[in-house]
Amino acid sequence: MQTDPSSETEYFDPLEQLYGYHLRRASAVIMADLATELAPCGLTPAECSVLLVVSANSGIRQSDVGRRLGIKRANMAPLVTGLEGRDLIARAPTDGRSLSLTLTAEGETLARTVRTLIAEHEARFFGEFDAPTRAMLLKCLIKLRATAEQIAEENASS
Amino acid sequence: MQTDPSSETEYFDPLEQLYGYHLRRASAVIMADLATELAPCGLTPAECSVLLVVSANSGIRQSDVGRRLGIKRANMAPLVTGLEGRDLIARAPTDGRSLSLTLTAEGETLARTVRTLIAEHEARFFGEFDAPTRAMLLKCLIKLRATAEQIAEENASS
DNA sequence: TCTAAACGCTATTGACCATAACATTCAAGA
DNA sequence: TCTTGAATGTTATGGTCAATAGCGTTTAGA
Repeated sequence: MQTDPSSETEYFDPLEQLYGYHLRRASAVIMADLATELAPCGLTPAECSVLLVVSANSGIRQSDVGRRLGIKRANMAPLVTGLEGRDLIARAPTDGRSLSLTLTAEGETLARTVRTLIAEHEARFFGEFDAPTRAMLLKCLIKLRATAEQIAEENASS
Repeated sequence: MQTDPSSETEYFDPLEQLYGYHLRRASAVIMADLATELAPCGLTPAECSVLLVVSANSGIRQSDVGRRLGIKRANMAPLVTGLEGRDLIARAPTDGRSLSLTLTAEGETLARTVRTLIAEHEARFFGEFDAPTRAMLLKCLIKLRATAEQIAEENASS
């Protein structure tokens, strides 16, 4: 993030035609906005995503949350520990090796706050597009992720 | 990045309807692919972007590169130092306070390699979309960044 | 039963962004 | 001319997030 104070000289931007670059920049700046919106709640975007998934699926296993969000086990552990330390989430062993996650009352309250906060955030950025545009955008993003994950899988197997 | 081995139970995903979340995931996974593509060159995506901008605008000032790429001065310094240390870039004072950046011969060679590499990367992900879809996608991403930067500016002034 | 997989955890690393503070240099107005 | 403010580069530091390696435990299947 950085204001763009009319640079003196005109330069050619070789990245202007790269879709991936624009995707990266757009994502970065929108995530930055979300992060500042979430800061008063004491949540990072990653923590927030865990909170919402657990709120919608009480009792879900920690490993399943990680799979859903694309967060590896090794990174889920300290993340959930942090939420537990703030009494937002409760861990209960189900399996002997799996942990079942549930929100505390405080966590559920925060989840409600966060949901309206995110709804506003989304409206602010994507509300200006009409429905067909939004639909096409969503379709593109989902397809991009699918092909990327497919490629990553191929690379992993090789 | 993480393979998605058919999670046992069906869970509801509250993030499925969030455009910002899909944007984030798509960006992350595509950037990860780019990073692995760039790794053999010994470049990170950020370093690569600097290399390309300097290649296309020989003699551009370091601060202008940062503005163009949305990289702050404080983060440009070690980045360019690293490229200079690998003899890819050369710094020359122009102003007494400004630095003029130029690619070395080696840097220019690497830039050529990187350009074809990125062209393949882009084709792999965005080549499947037809032209109108690509155009709309690009337009959306640019608009998203514009509104986000406008909002960030408002927040900064308050 | 034995072996492989899954799960959770720790430690560590790397990439990237952000802020604060500092010194230098330039520019512009009093 | 002098002074003030802005611009530039730099260092130090911390935060977020992803990734890998490795460990011990537990479960399930051959």
